Amino acid sequence: MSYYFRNKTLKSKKRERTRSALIDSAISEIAVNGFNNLSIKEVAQSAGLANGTFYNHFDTLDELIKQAVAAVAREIVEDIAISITGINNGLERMILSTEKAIQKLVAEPEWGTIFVGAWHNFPEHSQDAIRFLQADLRKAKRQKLVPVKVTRLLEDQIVTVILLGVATLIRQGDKTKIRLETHVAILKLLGIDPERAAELIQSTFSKHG
Amino acid sequence: MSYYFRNKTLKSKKRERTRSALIDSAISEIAVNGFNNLSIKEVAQSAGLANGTFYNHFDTLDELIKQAVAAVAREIVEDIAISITGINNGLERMILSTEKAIQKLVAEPEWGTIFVGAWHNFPEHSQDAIRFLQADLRKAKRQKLVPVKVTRLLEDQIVTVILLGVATLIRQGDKTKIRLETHVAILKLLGIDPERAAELIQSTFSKHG
Amino acid sequence: MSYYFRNKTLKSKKRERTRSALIDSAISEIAVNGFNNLSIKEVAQSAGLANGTFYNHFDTLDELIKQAVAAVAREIVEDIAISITGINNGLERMILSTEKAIQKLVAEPEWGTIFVGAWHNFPEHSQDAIRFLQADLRKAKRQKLVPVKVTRLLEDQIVTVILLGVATLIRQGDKTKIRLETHVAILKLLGIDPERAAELIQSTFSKHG
Amino acid sequence: MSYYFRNKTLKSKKRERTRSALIDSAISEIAVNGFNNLSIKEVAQSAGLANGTFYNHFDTLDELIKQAVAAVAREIVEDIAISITGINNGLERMILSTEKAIQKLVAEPEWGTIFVGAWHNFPEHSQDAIRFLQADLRKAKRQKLVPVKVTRLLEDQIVTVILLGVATLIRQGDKTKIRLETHVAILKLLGIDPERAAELIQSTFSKHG
DNA sequence: GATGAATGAGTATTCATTCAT
DNA sequence: AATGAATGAATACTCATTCAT
Repeated sequence: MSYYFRNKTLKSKKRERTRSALIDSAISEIAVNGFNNLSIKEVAQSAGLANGTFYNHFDTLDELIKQAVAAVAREIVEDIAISITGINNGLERMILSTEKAIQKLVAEPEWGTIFVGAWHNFPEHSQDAIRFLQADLRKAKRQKLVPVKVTRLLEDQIVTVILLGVATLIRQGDKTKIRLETHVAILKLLGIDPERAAELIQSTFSKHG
Repeated sequence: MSYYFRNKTLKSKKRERTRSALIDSAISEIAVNGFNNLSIKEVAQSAGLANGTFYNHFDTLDELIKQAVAAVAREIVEDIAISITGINNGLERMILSTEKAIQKLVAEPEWGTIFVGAWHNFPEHSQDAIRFLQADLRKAKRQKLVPVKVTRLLEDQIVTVILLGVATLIRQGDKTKIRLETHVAILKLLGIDPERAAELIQSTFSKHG
Repeated sequence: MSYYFRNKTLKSKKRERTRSALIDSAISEIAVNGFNNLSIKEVAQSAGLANGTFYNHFDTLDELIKQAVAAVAREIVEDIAISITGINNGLERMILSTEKAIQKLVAEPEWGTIFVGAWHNFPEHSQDAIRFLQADLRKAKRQKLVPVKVTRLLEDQIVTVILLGVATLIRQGDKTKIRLETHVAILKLLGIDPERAAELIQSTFSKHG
Repeated sequence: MSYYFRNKTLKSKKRERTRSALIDSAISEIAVNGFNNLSIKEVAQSAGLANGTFYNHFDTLDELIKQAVAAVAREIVEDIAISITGINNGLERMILSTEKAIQKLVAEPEWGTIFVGAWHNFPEHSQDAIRFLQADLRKAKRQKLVPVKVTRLLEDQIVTVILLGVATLIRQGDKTKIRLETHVAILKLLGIDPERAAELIQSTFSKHG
């Protein structure tokens, strides 16, 4: 069970700490039992709280789930923003952000699980999380690095490929091969030749870390 | 509400007809309310049966769902088999089967919805449905039509791209553009150049469509 | 605890018998604890049923209460109708119906309690029960037996005086004095002289009692 | 929402002011939602206080209700006492007190609603309020102005008739006709001829305002 | 086989009450 | 005194499951 948000608010007021405990707990429970076998009592208890306490902070489970997903997304986006600061090449930005997101979601598998699930079960909650992808794609397009037309469907194809990679990495353990295959798949979808894609990924990683 | 399986068993014994009614009903209810807001009473009632009757045919809801998904898969696979009989080219077979599957799932959106959902919620129920894809992919590989290595992850990437296409077509209405974009994406994932991919799809459809 | 409705439906189908048990039980529980300290579990248990059974018959407690009040009213009105058949004098009819109603409500004090309570807590549920009073009042008026104008407020005054009588008789035990005082009060409200009222009541009871 | 008691204690100590705020708030909430859909948190919040504050002043909701009813009764009784000072005729005193009480309860409908409700739901809380009626009735009896015997039941009949009048006036708006009809009903119950009653009421009002 | 009434465990929700601040 | 977060018992409601007809 991850104590990420609890630790982040150790110095805050009690109200905020309890709220974080509920979010941590929701993430863990969802990761274990899925979105639909979740109960308020369970979430509260696994956070070390009475069931009634839940209602001091959220009105419904969906509200909590939504805020949990949003909190995770915010953390990841923040991290990504830092990792691509100063890089100008759109494709490199996209490769590095994707890599960062995958790393985060696999390193905290509970985050990965909830994030993948949210995409399929509550698409409306996770739209925010793809904005950074869209931005870098447009930049790459303007820089003439993307030979194909970028449609909404293509963006969604890329996201599902990323999430499939995350799910696979969580299930099978972190394997470089799968990470690379995911990056290559994204570039293939963008119309880049597989071999060129592999080189691009290598060079990006050796340049930026 | 689709009466597909009910109609298919009109001449069968009562037991079989009741079973079909429950499967049709489950598919409809799932398409409307999702996999998780489903109740036995609801399924039975919408099939025109008493709740107790359910237990004469299935032990649990999951059992019914599994069999419903399997029944849908069986129908589609049957249809696909017919549509590619006599075709030898592995890629053409794959394009045509994919097209056939998409057509079916979009024409009966309830089937599409349940199928897409099953893939994410009950992965174990839908593995059967990708065997035909694997067979044709191997054939195409042997025929040297696929430049990249075919891994399990690649197969899954293709499936998610297909299901994303189906979901999009159901949501936005059937649009040729989205169907084509899905076929192109699959071929891109197989390492085929986008322009070459578009030609291949065109020629396949004009030959066999 | 009264088994009135249960006994009345001993020969009916199970569904009907269970419904009657819930109504009997509701009446008893309300008589003991009032309208507001009533719980579904309590009603069901005191009827010898599981809480879930309640929902096979009623949607809400209010629905059950309403139907219980209506059932009681129906029984009483039926009884009253029999007891005044063939009597033509409006005032005599009114005196006898009132007497009958009081007798019933006091003989089954649970009915009395729920009826008095319903008048104050759910006025909309008990309007039916005063129609017979209105009819006889109008008849008496046409027969020139009522010197004052009959308004809606006057009717309500009469009802509250009757219900006060019932409540008092239940609390203090059945006493002829209180019954007479109630009848006299009604006639006084109708503008009849107290002494004349007492005679009228006596003669009515000796004629038809 | 009435600020009656809050305003009355503006100059008092904080403890007293908070207490008044809770009483005002209870009266308003009861008038709106009835006696039974009342919660401590609701009362406290509508008084602009935290729920915990309630317990610094009252032990239970019933305690607060009782004191609220008593406070209202006290105000009214005080007013009545002033309005009949110096009048000797028992019947006139009774008519004027009744009139005063009705005026007050209708002018502050929240008071009227709570008062009528208290009579039926908490009879023990409102007994104080009828002492003034009893006193004047005895005086009138001694003065040979009341032809009938005055029993406890008769007193209760008078009270219910008054409260019915108040409830009707609140519901339908203040109408002279209903006020008069209520006074006449009381005098009829006391054995006074309806026409004589009407005159008596007129003369009392013209004499004493 | 089909029916549908009854069951009771499980879950959401409310709310009086406590208590640390 | 006042605050308001936390508590947990009480209650409403749902629903898979059983079983007599």
